[in-house]
Amino acid sequence: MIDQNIKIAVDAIVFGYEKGTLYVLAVQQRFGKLADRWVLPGGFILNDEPLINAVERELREEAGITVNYLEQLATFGDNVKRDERFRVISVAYFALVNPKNFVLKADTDAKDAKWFDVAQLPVLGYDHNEMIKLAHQRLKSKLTYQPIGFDLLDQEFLFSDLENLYCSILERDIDRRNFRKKILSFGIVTETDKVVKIGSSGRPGKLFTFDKAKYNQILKENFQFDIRFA
Amino acid sequence: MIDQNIKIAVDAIVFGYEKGTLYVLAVQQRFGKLADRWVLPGGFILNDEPLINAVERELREEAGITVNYLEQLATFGDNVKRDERFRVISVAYFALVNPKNFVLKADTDAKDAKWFDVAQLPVLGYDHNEMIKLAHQRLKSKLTYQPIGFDLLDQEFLFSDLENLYCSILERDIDRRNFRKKILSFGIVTETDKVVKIGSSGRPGKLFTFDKAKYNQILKENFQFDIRFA
DNA sequence: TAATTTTGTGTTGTTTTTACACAAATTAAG
DNA sequence: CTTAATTTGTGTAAAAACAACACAAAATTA
Repeated sequence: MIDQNIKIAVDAIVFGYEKGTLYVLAVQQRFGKLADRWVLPGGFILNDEPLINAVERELREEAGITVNYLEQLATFGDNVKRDERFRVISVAYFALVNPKNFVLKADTDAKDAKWFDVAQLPVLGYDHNEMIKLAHQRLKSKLTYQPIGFDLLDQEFLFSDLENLYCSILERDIDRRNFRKKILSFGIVTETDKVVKIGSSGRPGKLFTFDKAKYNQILKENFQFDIRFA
Repeated sequence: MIDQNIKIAVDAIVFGYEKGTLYVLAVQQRFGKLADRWVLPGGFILNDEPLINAVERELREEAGITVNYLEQLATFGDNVKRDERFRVISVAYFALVNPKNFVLKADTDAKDAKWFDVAQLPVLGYDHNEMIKLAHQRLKSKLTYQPIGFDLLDQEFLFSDLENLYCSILERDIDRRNFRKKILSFGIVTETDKVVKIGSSGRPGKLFTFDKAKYNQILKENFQFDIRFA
């Protein structure tokens, strides 16, 4: 039998978006050498637990949330000292959630759970800043070729919400007219008949929804989502 | 201390290309229950060995090759029975090599090493066919937005070689004139003054090389490689 | 009532993409 | 040696996509 003494963990980089700011979820460690340090939600997997289940479990336990979108990001196992106690290889997952849908609730290993502005992150434990950096890149590039932005928004949203999400995450200006034209041309965003005025002044706008069924359908017909702007 | 009893392995999906055919490297297992079965090169990692080193070591040991391009693909750990002996989580790597550069040489755990036509793969051990499928998709999509095709070709190649590589891997026709125009417009492929006639008849062609330094340089200037054709 | 804010909409010039055909250099066959 | 076959090499025109740009409508606030 192989003499291997390595532990396996999962970690999740969960992004949330609200009013022009991109957040990432972190939890405050309750136990161990890094007690009180902020780290990504995650932990060791159980012997008979699929990786993906482990991530979902940790997110439920440590922060009380269920994400909208979840995919494997990368496995961190080149730095054999990334955990100073013993060797741990971590499979990092990338997730999206609408923060409004949950009240964070820390439990088990986590003393607290909090949203951090991605632009003003503290130093987290382990190599978790590195993980977030990679996830952030993934988010930016994926936003342009897969309609995952909707997983960060309310089910019904104003066109300006979508627009602002793209602007702030991609960190560039987008022409409102061209953006709207492009998105609508895909036929995966439908206009509801609801009209709302958000907070302050200005003309009320119509609410829109993302038609996921339609998206899945046209995917089969070789549709390619693609938002790229100068 | 955590009671975790899971082993970690790496596996490599190594693609090779020759004369219009895409190959994947497999090795014949020497030991164990799956003795004689063809599987992907790979194996358990050592306690203090970075993942990437493990892959390179296994490729050296089991097949005698060093690849041109290597990147992490995905980690397979949702199916807890993917290895029937005990739970093994495998980190799969995606690699490219020019088969002409090496004579395959099986050793250690491998009884034999061979190139298999990707279009006519036998059933391999474990979940390795699934891994290949995923890697194949990655190859196809990556070919369109990163100049990795060159890692499958000789250092000096005919334009038609590059063209045929794209045609055969992407499984579609490409207009020769438009393809050449597009590639040359990037300025990362340079014409040598060598002229060769390959094998049979026809007008001799000039040899070209991929200018990696130039590519890396213009990458910094926000260059985006992109080959997409109807 | 006027000023401010936000939504909603079309056109035009520029660039990129697509579609397409014939001459030049060589080998093979008659 | 002449003709046929094969492969390389090249340009243009029509169509589609993209980029740039401004003003009216509906509401709130002053």
